[in-house]
Amino acid sequence: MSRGRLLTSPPLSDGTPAPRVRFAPSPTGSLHVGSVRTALDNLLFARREKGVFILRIEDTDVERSKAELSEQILSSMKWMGLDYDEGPFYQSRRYDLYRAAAERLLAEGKAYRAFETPDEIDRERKKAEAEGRAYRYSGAGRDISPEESERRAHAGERHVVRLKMPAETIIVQDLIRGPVEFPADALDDFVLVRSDGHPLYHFSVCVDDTEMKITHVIRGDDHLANTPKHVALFRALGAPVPQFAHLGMILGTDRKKLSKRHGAASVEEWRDAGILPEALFNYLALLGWAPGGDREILSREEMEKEFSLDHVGASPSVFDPEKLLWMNAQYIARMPGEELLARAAAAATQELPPRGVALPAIELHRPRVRTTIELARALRSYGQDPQEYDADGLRKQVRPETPAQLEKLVARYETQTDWSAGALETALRETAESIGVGAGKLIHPVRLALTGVTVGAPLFDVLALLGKETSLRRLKRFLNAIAREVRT
RNA sequence: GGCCCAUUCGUCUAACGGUUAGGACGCAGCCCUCUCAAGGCUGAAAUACGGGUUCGAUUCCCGUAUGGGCUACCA
Repeated sequence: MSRGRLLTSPPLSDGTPAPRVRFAPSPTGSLHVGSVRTALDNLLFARREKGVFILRIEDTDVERSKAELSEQILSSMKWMGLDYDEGPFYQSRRYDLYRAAAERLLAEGKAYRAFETPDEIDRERKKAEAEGRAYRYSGAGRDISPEESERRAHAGERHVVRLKMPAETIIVQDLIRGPVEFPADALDDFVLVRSDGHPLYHFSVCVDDTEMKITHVIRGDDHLANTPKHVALFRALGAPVPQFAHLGMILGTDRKKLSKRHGAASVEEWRDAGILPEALFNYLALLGWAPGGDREILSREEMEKEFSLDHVGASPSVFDPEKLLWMNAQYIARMPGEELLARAAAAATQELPPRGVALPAIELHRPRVRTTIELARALRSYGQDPQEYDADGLRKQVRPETPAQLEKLVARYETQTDWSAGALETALRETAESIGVGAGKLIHPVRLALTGVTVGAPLFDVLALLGKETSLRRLKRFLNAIAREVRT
């Protein structure tokens, strides 16, 4: 997957350097669909612009990061086809970089040590809250002389490192939202390095983005308010400020950030629900981005060719499982039979019938299912006689005269040599006519007998596919069952 | 509370000053039909509100409302 580790990209033919973008999830468990959309927009942007897509795992939060959680993210990305060109890079293995950057900032006077304890800070914050004003760090650390600061640090006094925020309005140029202004007094001298030496998110992000020569930061809207901090940090680092693009959030139907409460919110869950990765990719790509021309179903190639941040909207969007299901059905309708069989087999919990049966059965059921789970279930019914019959179906389709009529049909089918759908239909219709009833009076009970339910694929195709022996066996079992029913 | 962002059918979105405000999901009806789907056709359904600017605002500006985000020694 990784195409090597070169950290500079070749220039485009017009001489401008190729864009470098990254997806930077924190390994907090399963991959959220909101994260996938961010990853996918980065990927599409990179492909469209002939750039480089980098994966970086943000695991600096030791309490919350575990190795297996990173593995899960990697496997979900692979399943989704989110192929990265460089990485994965783990922030937990890049501490030297952050340490060096912090020391440089300190030496250059762009950052300073602050010796307040968490308790002190907490008290300040509570006090500010009680007085109804916004808390801001006092800035006391700024007044400690460099010599004094060094001395206390070497003496082992616990401290954090804070950035000296410039006293100026910071304007973030957002590719999606335009210029966004943040007044200086809204920004604090925030913490770069914790007292235990761990770099904090904002710091490691900017150091890494600088070191990886990231040109475009495409991420969720929830980071917009953090961006002025990042701009200030890039400047302090003496690094070029990347371009920013903040995507609208993905929400649940209650317009709150999509989460577990709304049902499936991770790729694993949708995979387990029988959703194809191609369909999920397509659906998510269209959340926020609209290609021209009223198109909905787009191939990966089309998306990679046409994706543009110019056509990405700024507003949040509600995740609609119904439309995802529709889109999945569209992909099921178009996928080659062999391929679809493999997907259904992967989704199935029990063994599917042999491909000689499964392949034609797929063609019968593909327009009738929305997920590979449903498809697998439909296929299974060809290898296993119905264990029970739909109660409503029995009530509606089985009348006192039904057994006798079915006996006649069975007798006719016993002698049937041509077991093709056409011949079976002719035989059934002739039988119905000879009894003097409509064909439906036979068709519906027969479907119930063969499949256990009253809805499904065209009956004569099912009969033909099941074969003479199985069909007759199921019909006779059904006759026995309804005979028992009548007695009790 | 402060700062920031967003606001077109129920939902996803198109229309980047002039359209009968378009498409898709979902919903309803009709057609097709052995059922259920799929498919085809038709229909109901939106510019949050109030002010400006303009010959003309969905579109630009300002308020209000609503929703969301940020405001940690989390990411």
